Amino acid sequence: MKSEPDVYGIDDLERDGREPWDGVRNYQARNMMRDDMRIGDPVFFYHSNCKEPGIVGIAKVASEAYPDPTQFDPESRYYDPKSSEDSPRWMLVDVEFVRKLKRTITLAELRAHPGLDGMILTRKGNRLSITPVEKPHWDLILGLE
DNA sequence: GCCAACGTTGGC
DNA sequence: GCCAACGTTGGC
Repeated sequence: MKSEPDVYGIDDLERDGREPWDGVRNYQARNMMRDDMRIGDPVFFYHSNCKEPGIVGIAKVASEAYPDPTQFDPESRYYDPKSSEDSPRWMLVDVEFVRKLKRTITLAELRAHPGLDGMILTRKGNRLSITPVEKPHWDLILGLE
């Protein structure tokens, strides 16, 4: 799961312990939270749009999917006037801090590793903020720490 | 700051 | 349903 460190980084999650993953406004990413995530699933926390993009920590899914409250709040930058409480358009899950990695495993490093070919995250032009990680890739990446 | 790679919107 | 125009993401 990607987040911009200037907006909400791994240090913020460590401080808060747990956080609703709000603001996702992409259908594919929403569908993954709604349909594919289960409580307890492990998550890589990825810093995007920063000096050194890469994986910085581990979190876990801490709730079932439920409607993102920011879509109903006109004051929120994530407000969606086309959504309604009756049929909410955007869902989220809560995410819980597990630990920081000892070091950042950079995107450049992930890209350069031959064993990680096929990862959606490292595909050129990938903009999805939530992507699945295959178990072998997960283990390989943790081995790089 | 640039720009590639999308996703969304809306006219037709 | 097509597609041009536009907006956004995010690496570099």
